[in-house]
Amino acid sequence: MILSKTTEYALNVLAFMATRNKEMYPADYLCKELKIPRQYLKRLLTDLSKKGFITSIRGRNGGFIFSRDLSTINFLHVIEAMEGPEAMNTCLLGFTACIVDHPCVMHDLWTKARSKMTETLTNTSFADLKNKYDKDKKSIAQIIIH
Amino acid sequence: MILSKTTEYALNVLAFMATRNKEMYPADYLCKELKIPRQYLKRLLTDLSKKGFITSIRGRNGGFIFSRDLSTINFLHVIEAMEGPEAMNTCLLGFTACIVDHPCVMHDLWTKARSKMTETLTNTSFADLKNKYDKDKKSIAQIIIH
DNA sequence: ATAATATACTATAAAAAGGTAGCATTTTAT
DNA sequence: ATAAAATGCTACCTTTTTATAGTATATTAT
Repeated sequence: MILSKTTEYALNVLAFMATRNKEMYPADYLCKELKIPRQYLKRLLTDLSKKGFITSIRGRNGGFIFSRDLSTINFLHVIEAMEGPEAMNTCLLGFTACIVDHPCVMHDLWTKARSKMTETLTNTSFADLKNKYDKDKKSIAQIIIH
Repeated sequence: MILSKTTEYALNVLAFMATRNKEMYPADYLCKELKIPRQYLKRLLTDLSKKGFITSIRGRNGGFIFSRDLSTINFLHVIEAMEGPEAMNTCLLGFTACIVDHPCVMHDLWTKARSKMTETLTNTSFADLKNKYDKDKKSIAQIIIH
C-alpha cells in the first residue's frame, strides 16, 4: 500500500491532533513532535485547512484545530482529499478503459478485495481513532512512537 | 490504490504476455500494443528479466518470453519486486516504529483490511489470469482495451 | 504602540520518477 | 560475410514530488 509521503504526513498530523487533548496545535509544535520538515508541514497545514479538516488561527497563541467533529472525518476522506477522488478506485492493471461495461481481467476480483480496504478506511473516523487510543493507552506504554 | 506508473506498466506487460499465445514478444511489438513509451518499456523489460519473470532473447527473432510457468508468478510477486518487499506491508500512518510490539492505533484494523487485498494478489497467478481471459473472451468482446 | 508569536505566500532548490536518444552488442536469415 | 533485427547500456532531459528560505501578514499579551 503506497501513499505519497505527503498523504502519510497528513494522516500522521491529523491522527496526532485527534488523540492529544490540546486546545491548539501550532505548526512548530507539530513539527517538533512529528519530525516533519518545518516549512513543508506548514504548507501542508494550510492545505489541510483549505480542505476543511482543520481551522487555522493566526497570530500569537494561534495554531490549528479541527474544524469539525472528529466523528465526521474518516480516513478515506483524507486520503481522497490528498490523492484525488479516484485514488482508491483505479484499475490494478492501469487500464484507463477498464470500466463497468468493459472490465479488465482482474476487475471483479480486484474490486472485491479493494472494497474491503476502503470499507475499513470509510468506517474509521478520527473519533474512533481517539477512542481506540484512549483505551489502549492504559495497557500499552507507547502506541505512537515518535 | 496507488501503484507507481512503472509497476502498472509491469503488470500490464506481463498480463498481456500471459494472455496472448505468441511464442515471442519483442519490445517493439509490446510497445505498439500497449502504448508504453518505447525506451522506457525496453528498460522495464530488461529489469523484469533481471528479476526473473521473463527471459530475454537477443538477436534477430529475439524478444521476451516468460521464464517460468505462469502458475508460479502471482500479482504480489510482481508488485513487491517492483515496489520493494515492504510495499504492501507499510503502516497506514507512516510510522516507522509501528511494529508488532508497538502497534500504532490503526494497526489491527488496517492489517486485517489490507491482508484481504494481499491475499487476492497472492492467490491470483498469471495462469489464473490467462484462464479467466480465455473463458471471458467468448462473452465480452474486448476485455483488455488498448 | 510594540514586540512576540503565529500563519500565509512566493520563489527556489533538491531528489525521485518518468521519459528520450543514440550507440553498442548479440544473433540469425540470407 | 553481412545486413537485419533484436536486446543492453549510458547519458541526458523533463516532470513531479519533497524540502528550504525568506518575507509578508495577522493577532495578542504586555
